[in-house]
Amino acid sequence: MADKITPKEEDYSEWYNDIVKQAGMAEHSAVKGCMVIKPHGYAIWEKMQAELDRMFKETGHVNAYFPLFVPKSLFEAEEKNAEGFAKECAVVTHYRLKADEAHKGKLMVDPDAKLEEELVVRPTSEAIIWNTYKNWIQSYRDLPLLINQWANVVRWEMRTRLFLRTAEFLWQEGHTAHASAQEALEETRKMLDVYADFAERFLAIPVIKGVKTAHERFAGAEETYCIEAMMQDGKALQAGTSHFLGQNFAKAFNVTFANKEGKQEHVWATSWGVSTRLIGALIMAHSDNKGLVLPPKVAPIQVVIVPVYRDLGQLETITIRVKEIVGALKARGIAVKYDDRDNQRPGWKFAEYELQGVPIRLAIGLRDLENGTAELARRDEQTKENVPIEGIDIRIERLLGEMQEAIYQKALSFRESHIYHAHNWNEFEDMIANRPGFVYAHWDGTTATELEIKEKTKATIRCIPLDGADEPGTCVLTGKPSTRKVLFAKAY
RNA sequence: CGGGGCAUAGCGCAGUCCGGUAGCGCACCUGGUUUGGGACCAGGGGGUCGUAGGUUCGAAUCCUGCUGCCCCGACCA
Repeated sequence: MADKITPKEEDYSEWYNDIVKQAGMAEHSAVKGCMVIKPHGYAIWEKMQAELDRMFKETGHVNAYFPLFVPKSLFEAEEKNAEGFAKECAVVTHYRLKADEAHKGKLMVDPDAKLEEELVVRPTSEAIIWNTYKNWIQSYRDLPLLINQWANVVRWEMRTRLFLRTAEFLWQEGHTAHASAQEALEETRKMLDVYADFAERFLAIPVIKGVKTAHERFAGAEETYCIEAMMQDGKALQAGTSHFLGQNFAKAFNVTFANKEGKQEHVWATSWGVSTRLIGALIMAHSDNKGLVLPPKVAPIQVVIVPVYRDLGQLETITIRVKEIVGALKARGIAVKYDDRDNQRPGWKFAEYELQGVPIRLAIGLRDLENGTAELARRDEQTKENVPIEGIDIRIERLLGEMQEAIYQKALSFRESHIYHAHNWNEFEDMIANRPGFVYAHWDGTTATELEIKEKTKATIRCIPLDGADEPGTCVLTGKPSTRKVLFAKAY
């Protein structure tokens, strides 16, 4: 029982898989590359959704829903975007099955039910959305148009990993239209800030904001912004992207508006998204060898109370007191669960809730009732203390806040201690090969150099950090001049 | 798309080399003792061994085809 989870020092990848499975977050399905998100995993997603949705609405966005299918002719309208996704599109070609005469009880695709035009299962929704927006936008008075959708998308990946990369995944995609490039750029940056704020404040994952290189840019975008997070194995994980699409989609779908002077102009666009991949980020940023560690803000259950008793009479006595505590915690908006199941013993429950990452556990027995105390265990630091029941709701509320901050600080100091600066090629190669983490280095700005570095070291440019200061130097590979360091790492 | 692995009870596995009618741990059900870190004892239920065919008196086991999933690489959020 003690060995449910492979230690991360032994095999990081197995450790990750074990956490996902043992914490009951997701499992592989009968469909290749697709996962079943189980209740505990989905509850975490719902917490993320609720907070993001609130943040989107606070910044003026509204939700809508667009179709799963995109007619091929629409999909290919914006050429760069279409080309970028072409290799991983699922395509619907028929709309009917029929009995297979040759194999009793089996079905076959009805060759007479071939679609006149194939339907692409959306890998992203720009095409169908811009085709719709053109009917919604006539005048500058219709702008900005600020819409988000919560949806599933399909990208036919060769190699998949639960949450990190699956053929189908859940996400949100914001699609906005603006009257000027300036305004669209501001929106792009604003949503990047929303994501960074969400990642740091809510998920307790420190991120680096930056711009993608031309090579890593979203197909069809003029500029792609991103937030990059460091996982506990030192690898980078892109946690969110925000794109300035220029007028590319407006031109492809002929979306124009009359400006104040009555002249027709193409609108300026943005799109931005985060996905269930964030659940993978959450796991890899904070968890330990005992299971999931959840920052209190994302935890579906923040406090679990486990009664310790000898017989049902004692349980009843304890329950009366616990109900008061539950009431007091709920009154403070704390998500609390009282686990009075009689078919599992306390030790079993302790282990189970640690696996699931519940931030605080209270154990209460008769001994505690006599002393007016409870045993309080915090998941992140695995510490236990006896605390007075009197005022425990206040204590817990404060502790949840402290834990949120502590988890963030821990991730931050891990990241800071795994960031290096390479001054020459030997140093760079050595760091990438032998030190898990991020490496800042000068780059000459060309895709050729970027690809050569990737070829040689497997490291890619995660981003050109926004907060980096200009600092003239020479490219770590070619020695050509560079104005600023960029961020290299091996990535998920 | 290449290379490897796996498919036997809800889960994890043994049995396959050497054919004889299926077993272990966990979970589940019943009863009892237990309960402050994954309890114990006794009894019990559950499997057309991925699928189709072949060899054989007899196939989880040998042969052939098929399917699915996982892992490692190339490609990607």
